[in-house]
Amino acid sequence: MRILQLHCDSIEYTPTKKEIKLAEDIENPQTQRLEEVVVAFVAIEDGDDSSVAQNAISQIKNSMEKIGCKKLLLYPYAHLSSNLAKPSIAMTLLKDMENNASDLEVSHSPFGWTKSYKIQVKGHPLAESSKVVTKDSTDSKDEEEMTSEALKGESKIRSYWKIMSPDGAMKNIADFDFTNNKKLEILAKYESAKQRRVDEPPPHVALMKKMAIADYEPASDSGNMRFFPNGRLIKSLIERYVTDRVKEYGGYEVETPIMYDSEHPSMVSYFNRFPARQYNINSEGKKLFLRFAACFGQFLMANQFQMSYKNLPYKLYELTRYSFRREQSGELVGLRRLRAFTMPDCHAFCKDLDQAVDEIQVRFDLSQSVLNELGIDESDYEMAIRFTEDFYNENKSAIENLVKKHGKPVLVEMWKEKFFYFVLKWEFNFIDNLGKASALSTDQIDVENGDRYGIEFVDENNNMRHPVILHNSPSGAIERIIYVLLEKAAKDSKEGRKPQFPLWLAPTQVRVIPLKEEFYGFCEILTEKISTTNIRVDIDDRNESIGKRIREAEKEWIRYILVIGEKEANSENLSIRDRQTGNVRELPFDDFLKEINEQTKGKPFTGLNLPKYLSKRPQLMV
RNA sequence: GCCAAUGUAGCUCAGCCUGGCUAGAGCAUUCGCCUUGUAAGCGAAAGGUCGUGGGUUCAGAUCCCGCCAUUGGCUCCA
Repeated sequence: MRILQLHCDSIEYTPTKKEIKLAEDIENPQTQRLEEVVVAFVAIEDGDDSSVAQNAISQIKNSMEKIGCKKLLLYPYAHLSSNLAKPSIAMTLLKDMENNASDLEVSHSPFGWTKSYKIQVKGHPLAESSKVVTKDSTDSKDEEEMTSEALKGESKIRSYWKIMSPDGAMKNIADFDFTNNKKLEILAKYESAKQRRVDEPPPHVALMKKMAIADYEPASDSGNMRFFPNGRLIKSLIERYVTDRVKEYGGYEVETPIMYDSEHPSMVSYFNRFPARQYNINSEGKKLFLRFAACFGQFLMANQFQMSYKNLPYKLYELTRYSFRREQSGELVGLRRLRAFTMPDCHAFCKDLDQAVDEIQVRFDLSQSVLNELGIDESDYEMAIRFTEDFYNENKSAIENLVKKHGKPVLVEMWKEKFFYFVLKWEFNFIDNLGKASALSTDQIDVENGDRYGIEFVDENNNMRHPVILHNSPSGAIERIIYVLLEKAAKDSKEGRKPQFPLWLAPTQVRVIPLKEEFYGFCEILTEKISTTNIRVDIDDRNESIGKRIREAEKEWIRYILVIGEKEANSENLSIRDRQTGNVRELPFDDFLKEINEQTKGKPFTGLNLPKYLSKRPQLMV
């Protein structure tokens, strides 16, 4: 017997004509409409008997209980099988099934009729499933539910939402005064009550195009972006910066494959703990999937390490370009939520929970500092922390210390019992202009995967043990950082301030505008000198009015504009138009370079990623 | 994935409701003029499978259906 089971908002069917001689007699073939119903499309196959029918109906009842639906429609549907039973047997078995489900509100659509129908299926993960029930398989496979273990786990888990203040005090969300913590309120409602409201596109989408940073690539899959030269420059600088910081912290950079064999023994158990939301590739009989995180690559590698407790904590790091998650199409938004994204991912293998708890403090500081240097400070994000009740009771002070570092009240989710593989997880959530929350930095304490991946070290007593693993992304996805910078710029703009990038990320830091052609030579020498001190400078040599060239430099958010005419050519000083003030200043050449280098100190540098002369530059966007 | 809105030149958009002339504008591009002092100098030319596939019609950018994409809401975000 084959069953396709759908949890529906509604179904409407109309019997149109008899298809077979044996068809059920119905007096008045009218349109029937049912709401809030589970529809089971059923094909009875050759060899099915009443035990199969009984088994099938008990499975259907089982899953209906899970989704909390009490109404069932049995819908004979021959097209599910090419090995159908005789109509007479089929009708009997269907009747059996209906009788066996009399504790539900059960009905069936007429057998042997051609029917037209209109159906509205619900969107939740358990709404659709298919079953095959045969005589020998008392325990049939419910494919959809197999892959949805994690989702089921999540809906079943009991958790409590609280707010923890920097002094360690916890209050229920309802009792907390959010007057001075509006963004935390948004996050709290967002997470706990799932309440969101927006009705306009996020401003960064227009900006990412206008600033020639990134755009959609129609020839790829949705959520896979193209990055223009300016965008690539910004992204590459952020990537380099995060990597430098993680290495400074003690992470060792590795590189692992982007695709894995889903049937490889080390993959199976991990893989099955997650909903099926990845890109799959079939190649030479292998079922490959594209990685959705760097975890397994690093775990498979660490599995081969000969580690001693003296080596721990040991940290592996990879900047994945890319990680892939095949998010539902309706969930994709600009640079905020993608299907292919660049993720720094640092795992620390710790000898025990105590070491993990110490190490997580260090990584918390790292994450905070990385975001800060990227131009995102504590006022831009809200922290959420989740842990099991047991872990909280045993590690109160460590948890309170994290909250204290954040310096603001924090959203807390406390689980009655562990689910997935971690006992603690914190994250920083950026709240954008439209009240949308997205996670940036995060860290987790993983107590399962050391075992699952067979990662081992030898402890003080010469015993083999599995490490506790921390999963940290100090910045979150790089694309998401760009999204945050653009959203912040949009907010500045809306509130009357000038939007800008941090100077070290600006595609052009200094624009030189020669007044007339006769100053080109002077500008060439000047820019040569400027660029030797690691400053990105270009020359607008187009035949346009001075006003227009200044306007366009302003629209590109270029911080410093140098107009070069008679005066400058014959002077020791430069006339510098500083976008931050809008005023023109006179400054000696060396002081000017020093001012810029001060601001970009300690950050990575790369040269212009476009022709130096604007006349040589194609127009990408307007 | 579900519901809704949107998709017209490289970009931003008008035209669609109420079908009918050669599908328009601004910016960008090219050419010419102008030779510039801190946020848009002037003129001309070129540029279009009207997202895509089907249907209705004498006639479709315009009406109907399917699909794709984007955005919003739902769901989701390991």
